Amino acid sequence: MDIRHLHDWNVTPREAVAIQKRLRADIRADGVIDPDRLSLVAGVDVSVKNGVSRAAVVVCRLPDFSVVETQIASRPTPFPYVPGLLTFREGPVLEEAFRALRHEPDVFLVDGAGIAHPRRLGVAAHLGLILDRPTIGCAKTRLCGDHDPVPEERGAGVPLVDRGEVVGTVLRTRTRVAPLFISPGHRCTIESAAAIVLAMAPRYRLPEPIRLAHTTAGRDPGGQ
DNA sequence: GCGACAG
DNA sequence: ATCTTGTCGC
Repeated sequence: MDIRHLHDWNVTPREAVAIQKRLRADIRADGVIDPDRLSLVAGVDVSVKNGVSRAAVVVCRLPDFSVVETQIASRPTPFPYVPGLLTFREGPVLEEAFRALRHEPDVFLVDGAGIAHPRRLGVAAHLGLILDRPTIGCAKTRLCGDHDPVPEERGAGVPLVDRGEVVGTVLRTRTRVAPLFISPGHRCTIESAAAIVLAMAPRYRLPEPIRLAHTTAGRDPGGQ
């Protein structure tokens, strides 16, 4: 699918921060999306091994999560891991995989933060601008913000607040299992983001599309 | 200066 | 993220 070239990836950490501050103004968090009306959902993830980053984008058809397309791309890892600048580590290889996409997903679920980021532009939000499609950040641990305890039952969620601003939801997708940190990326509301993730994770902690991308990118089971 | 810190 | 076996609990 068509990808937008918003800036160069070959930048210094300082320039990366400047780019994030400039792009944050373009994020639209007003898209109400009904989980029941989704048709195609993509899972996005990147694995790193021996200096090589491998991106996987898996497109699923609802409501059965059948895989309709898988795109993989590999490149030398271009940037070190710096909290807050994950996009500059995974962006280049992900762009390559996105460009090869034949389907146009209704929403992209990304392994990482959305606007629940120090500058409100986590990898899911940044990718949303590049794709100009709805994206949702699904992080396994907290990057920023605070929250009250989350009830133990599946479906329970509490607001994630950073510097006085609600940036997402700490959501329990499985009873008595560590919650996920959900935040909108682009073109999606905080409420829709949580509802969609819950609907996409009927059995396991992580949403099905992300689990598929996880293994495809090279995890414990499958993947080459 | 000190503590925090997605993947 | 990645390095790694067995083990406790639903």
